[in-house]
Amino acid sequence: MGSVTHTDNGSSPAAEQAARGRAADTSRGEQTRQAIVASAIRLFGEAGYEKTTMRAIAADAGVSVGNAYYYFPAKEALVSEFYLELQREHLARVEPILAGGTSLGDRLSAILREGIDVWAPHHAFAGRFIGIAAVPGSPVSPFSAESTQARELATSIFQRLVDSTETKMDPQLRARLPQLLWLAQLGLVVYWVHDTTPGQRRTKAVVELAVPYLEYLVGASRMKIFRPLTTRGLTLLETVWPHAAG
Amino acid sequence: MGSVTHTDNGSSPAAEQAARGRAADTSRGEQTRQAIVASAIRLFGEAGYEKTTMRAIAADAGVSVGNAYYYFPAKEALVSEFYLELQREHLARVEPILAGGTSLGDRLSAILREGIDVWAPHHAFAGRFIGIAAVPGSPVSPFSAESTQARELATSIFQRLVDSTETKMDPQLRARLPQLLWLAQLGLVVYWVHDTTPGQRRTKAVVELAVPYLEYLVGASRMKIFRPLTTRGLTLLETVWPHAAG
DNA sequence: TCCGAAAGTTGAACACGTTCAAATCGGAGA
DNA sequence: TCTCCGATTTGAACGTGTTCAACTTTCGGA
Repeated sequence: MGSVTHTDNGSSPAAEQAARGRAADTSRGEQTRQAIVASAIRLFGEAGYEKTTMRAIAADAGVSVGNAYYYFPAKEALVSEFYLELQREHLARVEPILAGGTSLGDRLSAILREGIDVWAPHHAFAGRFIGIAAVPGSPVSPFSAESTQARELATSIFQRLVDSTETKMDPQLRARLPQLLWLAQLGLVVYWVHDTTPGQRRTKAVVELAVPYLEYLVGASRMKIFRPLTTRGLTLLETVWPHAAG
Repeated sequence: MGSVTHTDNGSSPAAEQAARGRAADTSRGEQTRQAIVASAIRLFGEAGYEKTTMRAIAADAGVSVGNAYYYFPAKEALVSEFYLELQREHLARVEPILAGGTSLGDRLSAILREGIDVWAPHHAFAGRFIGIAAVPGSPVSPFSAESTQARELATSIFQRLVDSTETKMDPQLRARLPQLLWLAQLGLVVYWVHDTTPGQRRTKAVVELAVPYLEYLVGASRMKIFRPLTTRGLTLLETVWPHAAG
């Protein structure tokens, strides 16, 4: 769903090594690291963020508390591992959707729906997560420098979506649409997190309504009458989020 | 600026008494309570949220730690006192603006600008505050039941603004505009909190650009060509935030 | 084979938010 | 004045995230 940190926060001593190809690394340290991550993810999922103590994570992974802090600078850092796990899952599900040839709206709906489904089992946890991600300067903040990579990865999904659509639209809007969709998704995540209807039904209803509306607006951007609306909107966006900036 | 909790969180033993007319209450308990609040506000402002410990607050107020917890269920509860202080200040500044007879846009700009000014000295603190307010279920969350009152207070400002404007607009939009403005303000707060430009210049620039744009959109809502845009937008809003619900 | 440095690991210790049983206070009624 | 009883206050104690000095393991090179 969302799109938060991806890069390693360079404070950990194991960070540099870890940065280049962690998957291939089978050294002792990497094994320990992964054991900790696995325990953290499982326990977060089972008991939530607060109730899962660092001592419990360490014990479950079969290491000492101090050892966990050798690999992760803080409990919050383990949260971004949890987030990464889900983002990978979302990415995998999104791939075939992008390949499919349906309309912009249908594919956007599908992408958003998959995001909701991936996160659904962790709705309660996500509530805490958003609290951590919302604070500026936090490495998991979607606006932080640390998550530039993740942000670009997320917008690149929308980029591919937009590039592969034949829907006619204002060319300037087209250039910015991926970022706009990313922003919209961010808003949706916030909404979803606060949605207490069973199964987050209301969020799904919002998607089903909002996406066609968006499609309509995008299509309308070509019309002369809507030109000032589009142009001024894009000018505003340029101030809010200059194109050059990541 | 924002619009978060206002009501007492009923868990404190002193809550019921406090609820009815705290201003007039000069009992010992109320004096203690106010001493704690005053210390908390001052220390939060001076050193930020994390660095201000409950022990420091209690010591500064001349009471024991346990005593602070007799009046406030958690450190976070003191944050909402800080928020309330600033909201009162904002409200006071907004009053003359509402009374003034300038255009919708000018007054909206002024309201938002005053909010930014009131909060400006506490930009760093607000970053933490938003992290607390963003987590669902938190009493300071702008969407929580506890902050219904504060939410209505905030929307009532925009209600008065809208009611007293002669700008022609779609009547259905008019009915919903206060809530839309409240949502927009919420977004602005999030943006402001993450704005690291000196003096949060960029946020101010966004306001100066966004408000006329909004005014333009509101005016356009009367035109026939924009009817579907307006109608569908309002339908979407009705799903996102049903009118009946606070 | 041995050495030394780097990587990895440990658990006690610290500071913090929070809880709670017990002590104290203050005023209404006898 | 004395006696309760609820309101208020206390500080020690608990559980938590985090730090750190010391220890152990690993491994490349002499």
